[in-house]
Amino acid sequence: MSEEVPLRDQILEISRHLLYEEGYKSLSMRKIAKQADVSATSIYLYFENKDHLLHTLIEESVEDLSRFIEKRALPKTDSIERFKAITKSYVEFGLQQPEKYEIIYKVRSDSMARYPKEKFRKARRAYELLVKTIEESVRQGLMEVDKPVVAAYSIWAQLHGVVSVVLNKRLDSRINQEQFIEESIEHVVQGFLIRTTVS
Amino acid sequence: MSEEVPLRDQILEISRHLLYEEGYKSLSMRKIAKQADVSATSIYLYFENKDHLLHTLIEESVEDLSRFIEKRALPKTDSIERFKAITKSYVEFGLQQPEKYEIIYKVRSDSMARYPKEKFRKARRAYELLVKTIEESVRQGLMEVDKPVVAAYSIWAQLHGVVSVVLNKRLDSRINQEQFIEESIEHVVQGFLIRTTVS
DNA sequence: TTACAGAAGTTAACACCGTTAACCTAAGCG
DNA sequence: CGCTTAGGTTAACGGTGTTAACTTCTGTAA
Repeated sequence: MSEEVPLRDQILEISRHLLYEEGYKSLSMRKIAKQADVSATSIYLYFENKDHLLHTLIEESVEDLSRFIEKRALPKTDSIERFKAITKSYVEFGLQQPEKYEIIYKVRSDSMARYPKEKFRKARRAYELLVKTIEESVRQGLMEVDKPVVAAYSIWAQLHGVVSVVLNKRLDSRINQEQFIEESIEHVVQGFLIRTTVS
Repeated sequence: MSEEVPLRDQILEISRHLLYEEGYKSLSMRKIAKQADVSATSIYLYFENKDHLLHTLIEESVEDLSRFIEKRALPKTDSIERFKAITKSYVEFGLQQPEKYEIIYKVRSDSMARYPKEKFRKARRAYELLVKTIEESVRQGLMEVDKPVVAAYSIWAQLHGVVSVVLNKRLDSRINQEQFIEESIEHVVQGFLIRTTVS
């Protein structure tokens, strides 16, 4: 009859929340434990150490992001349509689930050094989907890109820029937010489609 | 006759180096102090606290980046030429001075929350120069961009992506590095110049 | 010459941190 | 009934940022 949320999941949720609310630096095992009403050492029953806990958090977020994008993009058969769906859903995810989205970029740097490459690659399904979509578009003569792997990286960076501006509320107050988002995505997309120079 | 490098500057240099070499997490006041052959508390004679020390480090890096870009871009009178010079020198700086460049992005997130906005804005001269250059190009009918502030942000993000790939040696081994850099910059630039769609 | 002020450093201590080792306790099972 | 195991606990380690109180040197004014 009880709720029975496993402690492991509680820890993850509390950590994610604390991370979003108070930042990485003030996140401590003891603080997490206190919120879960448990001793600090109990966390070590489920996670090797603090880094591993953070990695799990990242992994979860990346997994969710991938699933989110796949759900919207995979059904599209037209490669350009799929390309657009990927970019659009990436931004949507960031705006709808900032707690999860920010973890992907916030924690990084430091704990990331020891983040096992294998897992990283495995989790980046969305990125790989983007690469494949670009490759397909190139084959169909709809895009001109000589290194899809690199182009995908660049697109990711651009989209992250868009999401960041909005999440950090750095948007000029005169700019309409939704319009900004739509136009930004459109610009990212258009930047990669086949066109000719005027002169 | 002695060298007489002020302790304050020594601390900054040691910190920058440790940060680059061992990452943010393992950077401690005591470790810095030991390398400077001084007690840990001496650092507090020159910096309010650890955050402030990091802010100073960031500020220095951003200042250097700005100067680097200005030196190469300001002489150009043609707005498109200036635009190209900005993008090119941004990437150059990142590759030539990775210790300084990485600090700008590495530390961020956490200490950044309390980073005074004023200083931040003041230091981003390079960013502002880019915005002005875009605005000028738009006035001259050479670019089609409706929010230069946003476009500049996007360009920054793209360039950062390029630098990151190279610095982290994530570049596919079959790709020629210099060619990659040149083409990437070119793509960023072209993405903002006036063109028409083929169909 | 002496008295004093300020600069540049020190030591000792506090509260907090991640992590380990050793211990406890209840549940399930042969 | 006894044993194992899962899921916790407490106590302790060495390390951390930071503070308060102190020393020690250097220049200057009386």
